[in-house]
Amino acid sequence: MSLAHALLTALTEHQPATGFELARRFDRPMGYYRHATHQQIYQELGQLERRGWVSTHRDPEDFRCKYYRILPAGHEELLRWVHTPTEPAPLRESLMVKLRADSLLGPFALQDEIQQRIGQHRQRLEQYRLIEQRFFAQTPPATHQQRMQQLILHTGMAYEQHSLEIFAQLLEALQQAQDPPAPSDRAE
Amino acid sequence: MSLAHALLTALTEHQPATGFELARRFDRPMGYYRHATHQQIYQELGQLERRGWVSTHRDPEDFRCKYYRILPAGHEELLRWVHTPTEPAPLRESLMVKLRADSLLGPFALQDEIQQRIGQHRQRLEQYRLIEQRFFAQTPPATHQQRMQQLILHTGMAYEQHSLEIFAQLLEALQQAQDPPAPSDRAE
DNA sequence: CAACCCATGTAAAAAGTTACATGATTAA
DNA sequence: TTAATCATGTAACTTTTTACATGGGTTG
Repeated sequence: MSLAHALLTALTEHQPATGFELARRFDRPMGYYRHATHQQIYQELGQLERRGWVSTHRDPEDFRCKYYRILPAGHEELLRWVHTPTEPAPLRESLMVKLRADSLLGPFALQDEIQQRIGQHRQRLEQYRLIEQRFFAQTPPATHQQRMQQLILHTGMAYEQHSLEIFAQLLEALQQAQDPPAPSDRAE
Repeated sequence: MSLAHALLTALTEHQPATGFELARRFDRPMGYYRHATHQQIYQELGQLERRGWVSTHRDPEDFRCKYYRILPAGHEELLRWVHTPTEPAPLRESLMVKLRADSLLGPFALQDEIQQRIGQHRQRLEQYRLIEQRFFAQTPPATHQQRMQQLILHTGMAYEQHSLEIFAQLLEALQQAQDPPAPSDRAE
């Protein structure tokens, strides 16, 4: 149940927060590493409360809002989890399965889908670059928190950069395989 | 429902197959890109049968075994799926969440867990290298199938190689951040 | 004959997705 | 006053995980 710990982390980052605020954050910056929908988040916040890891209170000015705060037990649980090694999430790359299908039944035109992936990674990389400019261009990181935030950002950027390279290579190889450049002369 | 298509691909690769055989393959070579347990596979094979995508028959010699074969409808469905772009599976990297927690509450000793990841990627890469030696060392790929298989292998190797680099960089940065080399002289 | 691998499954629970519902506030 | 955004939720369904159950065959 790793969403619980991601939520505790998000709450540690900014407290108190409403389910809606958290959902927004899990749609973007936190969601880059751990996605969740608002439905899931409301459910999970309910569980966190039942376990005594967070407390809630309604805003007396705006009864719609319900604010969540971490309790000491939640803090301890987060620390416990951080120090417990977790298994990496198993890969699930449908494109690889499609490549296997291509090897058996193809050739198919998978280039479009690969191009899509390339576009997505390029976009994400661009977003990271903007974030870095906004937060670290003028002032180099001074505190532990800032250094770590920049490290996380750099790691994300490295991931996108590498993904980009992998798909670009794949695309090139596919293109070459499907336009075999005059296979008559194989001496050169 | 992408497990269905992964199963159809696996069956296309080697037919007929029992649930057990498929489970073994989803534990390793196919499982590198799309993991599944035997329980899931038996369930899903049942659904494939109900949908008319595969047929089954019992081995008259060994009544334990139940063999699955693709039907034309299953073949068509696989082709349809391959040509339909699928969304990439959202990332789910608990280590990144832990880094965020570290930025707020740390520093923690996350090096061990990162080392573990490095070890896992190194091992996977080694397995890929062995596979390549066994299948492509002597005879360079000649058919489309063989070229594609090698391409898949190379893509997998690139992924492991890049992951290795990302985690190695992360480890180094963490080590530097936590052994700050005499921060007294900040002019150089 | 005990331990292990082969082989197939069921059941329950947890996690995740999709669809639906509701009502308040704000901006056009 | 209509549409969009804020905000919280429920319900149904699918997918995944975990636990349990069974029985034949093989090997030490």
